[in-house]
Amino acid sequence: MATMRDVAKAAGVSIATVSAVINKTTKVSAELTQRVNDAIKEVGYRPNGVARSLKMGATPTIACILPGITNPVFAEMAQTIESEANKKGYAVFVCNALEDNALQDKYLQFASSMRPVGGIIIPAAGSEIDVEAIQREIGVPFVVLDRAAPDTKADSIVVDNYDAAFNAVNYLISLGHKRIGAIASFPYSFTSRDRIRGYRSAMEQSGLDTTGLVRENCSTVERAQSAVFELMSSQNPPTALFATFDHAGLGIVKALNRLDLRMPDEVSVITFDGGAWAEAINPNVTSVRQPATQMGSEAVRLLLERIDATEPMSHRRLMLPTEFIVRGSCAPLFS
Amino acid sequence: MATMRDVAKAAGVSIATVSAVINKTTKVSAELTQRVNDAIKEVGYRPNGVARSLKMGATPTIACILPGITNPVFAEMAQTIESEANKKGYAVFVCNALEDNALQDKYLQFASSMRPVGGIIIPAAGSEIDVEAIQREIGVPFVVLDRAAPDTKADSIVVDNYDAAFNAVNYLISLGHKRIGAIASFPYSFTSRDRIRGYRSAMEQSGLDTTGLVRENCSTVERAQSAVFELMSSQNPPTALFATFDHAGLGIVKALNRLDLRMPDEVSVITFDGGAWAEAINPNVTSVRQPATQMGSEAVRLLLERIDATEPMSHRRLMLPTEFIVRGSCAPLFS
DNA sequence: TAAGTGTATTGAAACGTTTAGATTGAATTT
DNA sequence: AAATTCAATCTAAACGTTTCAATACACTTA
Repeated sequence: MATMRDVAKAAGVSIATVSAVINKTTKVSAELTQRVNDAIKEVGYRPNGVARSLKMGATPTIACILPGITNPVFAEMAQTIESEANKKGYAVFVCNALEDNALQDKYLQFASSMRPVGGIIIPAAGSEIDVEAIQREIGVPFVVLDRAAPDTKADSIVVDNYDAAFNAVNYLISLGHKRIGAIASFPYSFTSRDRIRGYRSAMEQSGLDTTGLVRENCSTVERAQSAVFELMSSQNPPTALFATFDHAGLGIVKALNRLDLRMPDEVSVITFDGGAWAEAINPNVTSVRQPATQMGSEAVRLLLERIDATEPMSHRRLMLPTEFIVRGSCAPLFS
Repeated sequence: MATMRDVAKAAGVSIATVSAVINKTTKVSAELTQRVNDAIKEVGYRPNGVARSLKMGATPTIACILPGITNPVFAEMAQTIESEANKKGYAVFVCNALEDNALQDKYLQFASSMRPVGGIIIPAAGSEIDVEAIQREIGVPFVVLDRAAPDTKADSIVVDNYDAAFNAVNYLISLGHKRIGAIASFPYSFTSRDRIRGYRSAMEQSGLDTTGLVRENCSTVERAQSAVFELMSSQNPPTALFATFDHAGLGIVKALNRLDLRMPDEVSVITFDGGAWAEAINPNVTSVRQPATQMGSEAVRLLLERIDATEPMSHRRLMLPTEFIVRGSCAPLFS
């Protein structure tokens, strides 16, 4: 593959002049510029970003490590991070850790070895999240997005999951529901944990029992679905269901369909997220909407601010508001 | 940041020995191995992949350039590519070109400059797809996925879009429908083009008129939705709708909901793809399912085969079968 | 004991850039 | 005409690895 050396030879100039023409760093006469540009075409030169990065000590890239892109919230975040970073002249390296901590570590190492300017990470929920370990691995500024412990020792962006869940469940309670089931994903993820905490607080505060009503580890639509089958076939089935994330909501809807239970008449439903499907089905599903786009763009903003900062700055935590969208999937309980 | 030189100094050995310990390329005595490993910890050494890539002439990475990840089919492909490549020891660099050709070119250049071993690209549909230009930019073996011209001068993986659409529309015709609307996205994408061609063939073959019934450029749910509003409020509205991709199907469903038109009684619907929502709504939507996972893994396979090939091999084209899943969204037309 | 064999370790030259500082030579000043 | 200035160009030294070829050293073997 052609190098600057080849271009220089073909143009009859020095390697430094070629570099100057390509990067427009110093003035080069019109004639040499012409000759260099011709030579570039002639030899089919394509810059070697690897060499450039080595010399410069960094790659103009942001590493983005996330646990999956089938969750529409993560997909939206990734998409936003991508386009925001681009506006600022950075490429984005998306690594999909598939909720697997080992894979996440591998990616962390690999990403870090490519010397990006910074990272944005939505931690995998396979085990306890260790921000210090991440810091050690990645070695550059980074932002923890969405799944961040309250005392995260890094910039972080979250929503108030506890509060959002608390309010959503209270809404169901205010409609008269007493048996409310909850479908959640990984107990190690801070988001899931907080949402379940919010659910429990709301229930306990109203003196309602939750035994047997919480199903964790329902990380796929199928698992959520079978959890609903179990829940609804118990001797005292819930009259309302609360999904702590998108796939759980989808699982609930599909399960109720299969069980021929009508929503909201027979079962009321609230879901976190609620991607496209929540607005497609009839009735639309009442949801807790997360500001995924805003979270993504704020992540980029915080990261770049820190990278550009001349003096040390303390860790910042942004807690963005969720939106509770009442649609048609909840009905008052007469009993 | 600590380098091998620092490690070598701390361990009292040469740089070559450090490299040997790290890469296990040659035998190093137990004692030195120990000293080197201690030194690595001591100085906090993290390998510089950039330097390594420069020396090795390539980065153990596959560049994956696609037009978006909100389309569930693309998301699934990306996810599969990621995990398959990983199994083979490659990282994946996902670049989201957002259906923008200029951005795609930028990514192509950037990706290529990072010297990946190969690329997998789902071309943006913003304008005519030029595989030769892609080849020139990227300079390494690559596979064109999904949106590939019949005579693509590269390995390519597609489904028979024409045939799938033809059959789907014929199914509607066989149910007695005569006014069938089609909602499509970018006219420049080969997939959309072929699906519309299939639709037109089926219609023409049965002597049915298509004037005013085809809506292209409905690339978002919203646009698809308003196309349906227009279509259904025309003086002679269709009795069936055919969506050539996921978002169009979603737009149709939402629009019909809003218009209070019942599916399938008042309007029959078939959609390509049909992500989660198609199985969530009642009735489930009859769909043309693409083998996205298989397409992703085959893409990786073809790419790696070509990379590992010792002698030149001609371009291969895989055409994978689609699946026509009859669900409840189509009804016979009595009139 | 001298020569030969084999293994563990090292020195140094790349890989393809960027860039500080040196060099050149023409234009301007004295 | 010599000295000065200035812009355009070039030389060469990094950046942090990998790896070939060279070295050193301890064993065998004749």
